[in-house]
Amino acid sequence: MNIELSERSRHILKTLIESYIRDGHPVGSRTIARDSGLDLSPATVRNVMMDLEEMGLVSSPHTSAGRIPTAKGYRFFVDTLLKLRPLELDTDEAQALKGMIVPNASLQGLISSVSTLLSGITHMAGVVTMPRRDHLSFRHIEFMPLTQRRILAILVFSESDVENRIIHTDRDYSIDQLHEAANYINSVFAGKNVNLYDIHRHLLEEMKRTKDSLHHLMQMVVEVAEKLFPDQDRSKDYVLDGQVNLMEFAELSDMDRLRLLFQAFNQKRDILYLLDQCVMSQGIQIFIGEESGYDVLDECSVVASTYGVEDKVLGVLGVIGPTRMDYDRVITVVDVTAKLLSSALNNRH
Amino acid sequence: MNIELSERSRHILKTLIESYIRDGHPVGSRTIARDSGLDLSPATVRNVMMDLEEMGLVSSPHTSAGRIPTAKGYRFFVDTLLKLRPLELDTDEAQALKGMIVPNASLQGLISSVSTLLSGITHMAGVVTMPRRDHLSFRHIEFMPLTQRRILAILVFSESDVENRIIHTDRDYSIDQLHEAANYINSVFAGKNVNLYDIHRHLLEEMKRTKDSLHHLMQMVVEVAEKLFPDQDRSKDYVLDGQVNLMEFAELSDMDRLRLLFQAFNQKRDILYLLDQCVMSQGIQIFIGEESGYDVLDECSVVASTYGVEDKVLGVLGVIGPTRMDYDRVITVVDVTAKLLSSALNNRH
DNA sequence: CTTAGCACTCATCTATATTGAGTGCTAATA
DNA sequence: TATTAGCACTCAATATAGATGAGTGCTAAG
Repeated sequence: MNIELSERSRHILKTLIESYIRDGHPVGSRTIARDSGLDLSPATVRNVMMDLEEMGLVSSPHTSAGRIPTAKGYRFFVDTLLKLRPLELDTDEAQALKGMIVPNASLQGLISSVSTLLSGITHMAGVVTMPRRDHLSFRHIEFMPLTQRRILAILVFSESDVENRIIHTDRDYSIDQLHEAANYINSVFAGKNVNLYDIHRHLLEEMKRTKDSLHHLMQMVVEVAEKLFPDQDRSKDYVLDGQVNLMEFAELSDMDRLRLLFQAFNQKRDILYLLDQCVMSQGIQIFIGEESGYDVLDECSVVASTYGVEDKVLGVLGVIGPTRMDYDRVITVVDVTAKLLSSALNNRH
Repeated sequence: MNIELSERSRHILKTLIESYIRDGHPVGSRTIARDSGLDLSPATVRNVMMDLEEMGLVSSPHTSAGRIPTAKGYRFFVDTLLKLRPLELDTDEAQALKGMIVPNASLQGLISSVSTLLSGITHMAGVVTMPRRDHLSFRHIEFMPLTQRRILAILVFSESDVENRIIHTDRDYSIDQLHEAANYINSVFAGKNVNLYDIHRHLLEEMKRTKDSLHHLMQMVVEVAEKLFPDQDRSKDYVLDGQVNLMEFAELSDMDRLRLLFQAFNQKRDILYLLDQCVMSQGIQIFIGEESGYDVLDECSVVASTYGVEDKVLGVLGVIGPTRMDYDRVITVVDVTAKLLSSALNNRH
């Protein structure tokens, strides 16, 4: 849907939205006439605002309040009125952000520090999805018997991630057997920049080729790998921080709505699905109000971006706040943070 | 402070508190006269209630409302009016609880499932502290070099807990050296039912004895252990679930208070300190309203109990909710859950 | 010691008036 | 023709007052 607007109308809409984002009150014609710098009378502004309302860009909560932007209005604002300064990673603010990311931690630690960072700096909720496990590059594996038929598998990835998985096997393995299996996997795949999915596929092919089952070792490796790889994917998860911040916003002060939102955060399903959509498309993604398609997010906007290593997208990070947010600033912060996280991951790759 | 009360007064107080817990409205004399089963007139009940108010056990929100219990009132109720049926682990409910604890998971999974269980069943917030690391019994250690001077240490404990720690060393170690060190530690301590603290102490003594530094291996082991043990103790942490539930309570519906409470949950410090107090004393601990000493918990009560293995207390678990909670039920649930978690841990010990 | 009776208090509810910010429309103006 | 001043109108927010009713404290009688 394309919207034709005169230069003046666009300026008035911009003034209105900026004013509303700043103060949170519905904006009246007098205010705009004063602040726009256009030297127009309130009456003229009113006429323009009627047009804007007809187009669905603004609306009034009741007859004698000012106008507030609709989701569509914000969308238009973000798409065409916001001139984003080209991203600079060497500004003071970007450097400050960089300083706040703990560099040497585990992947877990890194992810959650970034989430805290996002929420802290925007005073809204920050969210970072766990990296897609099947895209991390494999580095080392180790098996350790726990009890009968319970084996602890320790997976190390290049991105300084370590994961423990407990698997249940159908028969017993000795320590030596497990060692042998680990050695085999390590020697073939370690440092080759392959991911778990690659390994899994590779092992299956290998087994097909040597299916005379002569190769005892291979058989065991495949058996264990079958248990190990497809299961319990923690990557369908995210780290959220700063829920409390959302309680400070007047527009979300309806306790019932807020409760539903928090419940959605806990259940994770819908939010994950939304964030997953971002993985597809590179760059910043913005969902304003109802655009997200989830009722609980009706009063919220989500600004998200992907992060990753080299060309691979590993996950999504973003900010969730009220539709009335400072998009300009939030977009910049999310963008910079995504770049910083990516480079932090790259450095240790 | 000892409180002397006639049988009748106590009965009236009990009726009042039970009615208030049930309905949430201030309780008037007529209601009590009707419900107590004592065949008294409202006027008489009023007289008694005045006494109770004088003693600080109840109070009225305003002149012409009924009475509500004070923290002191609840305390008296819990201490002397509540006859807790002796705990039975084989009731239907207890068995149902038992079924909801995922038996075969990691310690992490176990802890968080118990926390979810507590919150789900009480419709309040459930909390479980991480076990004290220095009380878990050591089972196995493994080192893995990550980069120069960064070593991944994998600690396995008997309670099916696995922990990864990344440590930074002052000089380089080869894979073989690390293997040797791990082998040494494992051969000396594994399966001996010792905890990290024991090991640390033991190693230091050992080093003193062989301080001629002849023993090259020992020196390295101690060096690494120094980095490994005292640090980054995740046990100063807890898992909380069901914060949202607290939003449903009318008495906590003041958004600002609630926000402060949630902030306290996030910062963890105060809550941890409170829970730590429980570690000292065996059995159920109850903090009612202001008793906790933390402002944010003024409107809340905490019912907690310790859990552990054999005679060792490993941590605390409990429920946080509004002062107006069904203590009878909550106490039972917490008690049973603590026993169940303990026995789940014992079984895999 | 218990209770009936009564005056009193006070939150809650309803109805009503007041205010003021902001609008839409119209007619005059540049 | 586009702009603007003027005006009647709308409606949320606020204040005011009266009515209601649940519940109390006190007193005097049983």
